[in-house]
Amino acid sequence: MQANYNFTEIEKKWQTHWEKTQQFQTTEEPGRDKFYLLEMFPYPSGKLHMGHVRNYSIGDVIARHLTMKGKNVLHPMGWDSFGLPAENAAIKNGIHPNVWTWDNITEMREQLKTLGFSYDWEREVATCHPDYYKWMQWIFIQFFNHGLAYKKKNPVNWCPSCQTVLANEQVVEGGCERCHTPVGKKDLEQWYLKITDYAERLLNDMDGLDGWPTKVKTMQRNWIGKSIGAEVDFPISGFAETMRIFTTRPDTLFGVTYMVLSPEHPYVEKLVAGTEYQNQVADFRKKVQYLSDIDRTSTTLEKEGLFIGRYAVNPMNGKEVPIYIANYVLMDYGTGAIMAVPAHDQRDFDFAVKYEIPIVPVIDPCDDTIDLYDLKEAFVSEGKLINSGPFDGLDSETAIEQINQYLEKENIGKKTVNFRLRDWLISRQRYWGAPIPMLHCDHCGWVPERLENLPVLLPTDVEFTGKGESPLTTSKTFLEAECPTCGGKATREIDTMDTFLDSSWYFLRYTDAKNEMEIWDKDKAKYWMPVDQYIGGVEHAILHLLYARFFNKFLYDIGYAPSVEPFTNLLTQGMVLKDGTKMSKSKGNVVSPEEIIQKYGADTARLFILFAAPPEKELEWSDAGVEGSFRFLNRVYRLVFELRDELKDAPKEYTVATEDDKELAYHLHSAIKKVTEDLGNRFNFNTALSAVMILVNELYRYKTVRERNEGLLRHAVESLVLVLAPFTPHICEEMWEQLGHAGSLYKEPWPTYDEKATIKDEVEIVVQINGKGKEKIYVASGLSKEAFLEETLANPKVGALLEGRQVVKMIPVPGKLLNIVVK
RNA sequence: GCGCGCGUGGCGGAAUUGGCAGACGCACUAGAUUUAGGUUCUAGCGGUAACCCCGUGCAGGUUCAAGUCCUGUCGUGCGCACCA
Repeated sequence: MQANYNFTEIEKKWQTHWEKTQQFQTTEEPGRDKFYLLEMFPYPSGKLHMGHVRNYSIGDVIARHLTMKGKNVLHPMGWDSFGLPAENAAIKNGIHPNVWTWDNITEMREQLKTLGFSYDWEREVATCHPDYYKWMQWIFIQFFNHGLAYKKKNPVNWCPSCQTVLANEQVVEGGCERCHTPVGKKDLEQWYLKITDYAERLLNDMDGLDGWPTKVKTMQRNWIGKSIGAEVDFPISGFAETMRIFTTRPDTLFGVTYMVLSPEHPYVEKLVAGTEYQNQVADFRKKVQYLSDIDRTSTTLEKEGLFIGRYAVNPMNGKEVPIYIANYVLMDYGTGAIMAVPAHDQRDFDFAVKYEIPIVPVIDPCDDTIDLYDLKEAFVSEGKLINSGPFDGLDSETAIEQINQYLEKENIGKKTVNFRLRDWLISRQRYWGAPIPMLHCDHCGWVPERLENLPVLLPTDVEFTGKGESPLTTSKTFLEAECPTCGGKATREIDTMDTFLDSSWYFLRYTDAKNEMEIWDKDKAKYWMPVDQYIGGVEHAILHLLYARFFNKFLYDIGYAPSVEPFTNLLTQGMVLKDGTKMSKSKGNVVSPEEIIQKYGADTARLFILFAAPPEKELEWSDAGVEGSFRFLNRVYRLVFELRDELKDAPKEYTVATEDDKELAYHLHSAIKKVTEDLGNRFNFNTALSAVMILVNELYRYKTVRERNEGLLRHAVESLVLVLAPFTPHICEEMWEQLGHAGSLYKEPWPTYDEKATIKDEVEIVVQINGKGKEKIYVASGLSKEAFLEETLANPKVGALLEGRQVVKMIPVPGKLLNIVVK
């Protein structure tokens, strides 16, 4: 051991040791408590950033702590390695995506290793490896065989910059999730996964996810967007088909004064064909089509519409009402058509005022301040029904029930549940993804590739232009194939899968990552699943976490996933900021992990990140704070260096004798207790570390006292090294060795504490007068309420306080305070 | 507009159950060590000259006691948003 803390040497030494001894490789041990700890695997961009370091440092503390506590910990790592950046690099630099990606993986793996994370590298997966995407394709075929994958022509979100379609979830504020380019619409035939079949379960099963942040659950609930209402059919005068609408307010049916079709609604063309309205309607539709999604859905956009010369019949009262098309009705929600009740819906109200359509109130608010026949705005709450024939006088809730029954009895509608969630569009017109393992045959239609032919390999003879169709069309070898069903000529699907599919099941593959015969051994999956703790950025609250839950449920249904939900506990870590904003190249405020590791070592980097803020909060990077963490590690190192020779031979048994001993024992056991609780019950690493720092300060005090108790001191220093080990593993291994132990400290059990030692004989008590602290006194701890009151009153300081005052009440809180209420 | 968070010293943050507000760290100040700087060590560090007193965004309320609970309000961050 050198006198100076040589972190470079120490970290290299122990990383090599862990690798050589296969310290963190795990296998199933039935009967032993398992813990599956998972951090979101990274996209291999080539460079690790601070967000990664934070994510994985948090995970590593938990993994190492639980390992020391005797759990069988699964802690894997891998690569979400399909995706657009690789392809863009290929277009720009002429490097094949495969080469680019694997180079990056190699580089990032090395970086992760310099941070000393306790991964079982034997389980590493890369989604771009054929051994992985073979099973991705297998899952797709399972979806197809169960009727949950289908191809459909539909207007889809198109990112002109990425030259590909996007799922609804990947459109953020009308722009592409990745490049923020405004997204347009294109009519394309694409593959979809029927996630909507799982909407109800995805929603309901969240009730059991107590270990998830409310925020994430709320976001998913809103995204799924369940609304209960009714579908009602309105006959159209002079037209064979009826107009089906969805409403959440069947109680307002009698207040309908007009109807609206979405401009894209398939009926529109037929309804105006050959009429004087035909041209106007065509113009209007064109105008709406050119609007981007951002404008179309903006609340500030003026409502515009057009009467199309047709009338619908209200099935409740037989009244005819005009049919409009309008920009505020969207084709892809509900039925793409609405009934308009201007008196009780603000949007309809605005529209009715603009186009001078009658406003008929049917819900009485029972409020004198509202004049129902001269409304200034729509009354949108519930109330009592009026102008509603046989339903007059009912409150909204009862009316909804009775009207729904009436609708069903008369066969004009029924109670319906509607979801905001759309089916998941998974086709991508790009190269660097898993090929969709489907073939089209003129005789058999769309058929899946035979399982024994998987994987459908990505062809390598492909040109990258970044334009037009999927690059797979440029392959001479890929397109033509044999139909798996009839043996005739068939053509392969040229689109690849959205990379979010790859990351929707990797956590299951880790349980048996190298299996070539099946997707995973069910017994192995059963041993490890579900993931006990999942850690990652909140930006995945909807996309990844919803998709992964969907995949897991499907795989559960077909007997492959052992649990209904994949992730029991979820921790969403906060962002790493510098100067108050997210680190980014364009702002020039990026702090590179490599630099910090080189200057201070991985242990310092980890310590700073864990100490500066609680994990779920944002973390402001501070160079001075890093210095402080480095200083602390030096301080601990010096302490051990100075004491090691005498402590090596110190007795293992000891008795706490002097007041100084008691003080050290108190701090020792308090620190162990605090760290144990903060790591076990809640992940507050910052407060755990502050407890460790207090212990170090105490040890510096204790080593200067006249009568040192070597046995106690040894126990204290060794415990210090052990409780600090999950946070800063390398320096702790080194110190452990220097204290005379052979091998890794991760074979040591987690230190235990003596509750009695954490309680002082005498405790400080605050004496309050009317709730204000006046005196501090010491009394024995552990007293009953009565004895406590007696003791405190016997104290002369309290006596002095009572002098000349009229006591109304005494409130004793044993061990804490005495509040005396006086007049 | 709707939903969910968050507002505590110069800064990051602590106070887990309603019970001493400001743990721990950073920055700062003074002193010791050092030829000097750095390192290290010691002490101080919410406001106020000061004891009293005042202090957890603001205004109320409940309570013997409120950073913590309730009502309102302002600010801020995130999510969703013409969802019928």
